[in-house]
Amino acid sequence: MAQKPSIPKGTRDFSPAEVSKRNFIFETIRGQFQKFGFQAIETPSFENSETLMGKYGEEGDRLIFKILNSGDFLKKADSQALGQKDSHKITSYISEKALRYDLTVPFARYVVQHQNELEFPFKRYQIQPVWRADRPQKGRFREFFQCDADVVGSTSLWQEVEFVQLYDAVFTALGLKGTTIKINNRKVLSGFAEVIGESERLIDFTVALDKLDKIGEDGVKKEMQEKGISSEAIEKIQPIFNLTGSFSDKTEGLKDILATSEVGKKGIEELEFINSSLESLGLQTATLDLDVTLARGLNYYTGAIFEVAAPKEVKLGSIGGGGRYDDLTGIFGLKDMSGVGISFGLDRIYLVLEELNLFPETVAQNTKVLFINFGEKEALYGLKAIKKLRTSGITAELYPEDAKMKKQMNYANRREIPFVVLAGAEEMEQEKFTLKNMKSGEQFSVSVYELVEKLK
RNA sequence: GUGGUUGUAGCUCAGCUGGUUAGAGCGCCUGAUUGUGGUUCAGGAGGUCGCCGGUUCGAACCCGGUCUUCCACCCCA
Repeated sequence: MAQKPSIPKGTRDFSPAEVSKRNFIFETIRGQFQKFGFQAIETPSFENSETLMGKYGEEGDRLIFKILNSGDFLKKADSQALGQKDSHKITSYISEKALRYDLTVPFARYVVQHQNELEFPFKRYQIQPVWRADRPQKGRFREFFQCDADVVGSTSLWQEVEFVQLYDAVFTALGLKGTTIKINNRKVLSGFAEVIGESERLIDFTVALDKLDKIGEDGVKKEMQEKGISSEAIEKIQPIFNLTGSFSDKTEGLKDILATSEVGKKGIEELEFINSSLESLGLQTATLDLDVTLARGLNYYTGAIFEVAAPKEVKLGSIGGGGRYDDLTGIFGLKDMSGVGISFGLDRIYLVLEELNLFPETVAQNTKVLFINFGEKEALYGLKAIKKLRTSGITAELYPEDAKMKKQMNYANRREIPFVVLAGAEEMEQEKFTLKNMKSGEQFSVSVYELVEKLK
């Protein structure tokens, strides 16, 4: 071995066992998506840069992987920009495609592009990898899968109610109990900013507020101050730090705080509708919680904002997020098309299930029986039985070489194949097979028919 | 993108203030055992010490760069 090969930072190879577990999550999510009436679409892994750039805020642009143009791309680059080593400027000359950063923006593009073929409200789901040029950490990769479900073409709040139920259904089906579905509303956040007279600094305000659980109340206030929010304003929003109790306790508190804000009141109304509906419908294993500090993905969300936290004992960021965006398709030229959707972070859900030991043992599909190879004639004899087993839906295989028994048995052992068939001259003569249970060590002499029956 | 951290055999890790041929456990291969694995015993293979450069008589160890890992920030699934 000269130089060990490697894979890029933040990417991973998946072993057979890992793939089995990942597929278990995929299939569970897919199953629930379909039950809720979503239909799958797929979009290209890369888009035209202009489709993605500017949709995720400044920070987002930095994290988008750009694809270098083909051919002699430097020839066309602006020589002045090149001379100045202005990376930002040069990028537009040498790269016109980029890897997708999430599934929502490509979906919006898809809706606009195919608007005449779609039936609205259009419910789609999409399970594909996305890429971010982020610095990796635990549960943070540069290539990871998102599982999205979105509805466009309906402003009905029943959609939000459905999505909370969908979250609950998926995590319940995965056996992951005790998740918290945090909900907030952009209108409430706008209301806060309005009430304190800092509407122009809405984003700075909410970004700071979002860090409450991380840096504490004083930290939040300090950051707000640094961003230029006045002390009077900070004083005014003090009550939001004191919101506690049940969902309705919090909405009652919000009513006082946002009494003078029309947007704010609208936001509270929406939250109350969603909560009371869900109280009647009930959730299986998840808990719905109002978290007014939740502000993620603010860039295009206009109504509800969702985020799912794993059970408390697992230290990991969110395992899902989503919200309503009233005008995402507007940037691609289609007005008045409200959308709402949620996303599941497959890779993080994997880490959580692994940490809590929640993967069912049955996820790994393995060969059920290995035929020991004793030579050419015996192999053929074995393969005839294997053919029958496979027709009956049993995974069976023949060891390809007539290697030493020890080696073949060892192979079965290591691959955790539960049964082995020994069929040599003796068995062939009697038209039998020796079936051995690798765990108990028991052996039986059986006919082909009995072999199929026993292994079913 | 900013600051820090990590890298020694397939895996988990030792390796003293720089000093001869770099070690352990597990795993792997061979044999004891030529149609019976997981146990045991005996033997064996396997490392340009992440990479590049520097300091030194001498570098796994010190210095610089680079890549990678993990962590904090930023941001986020």
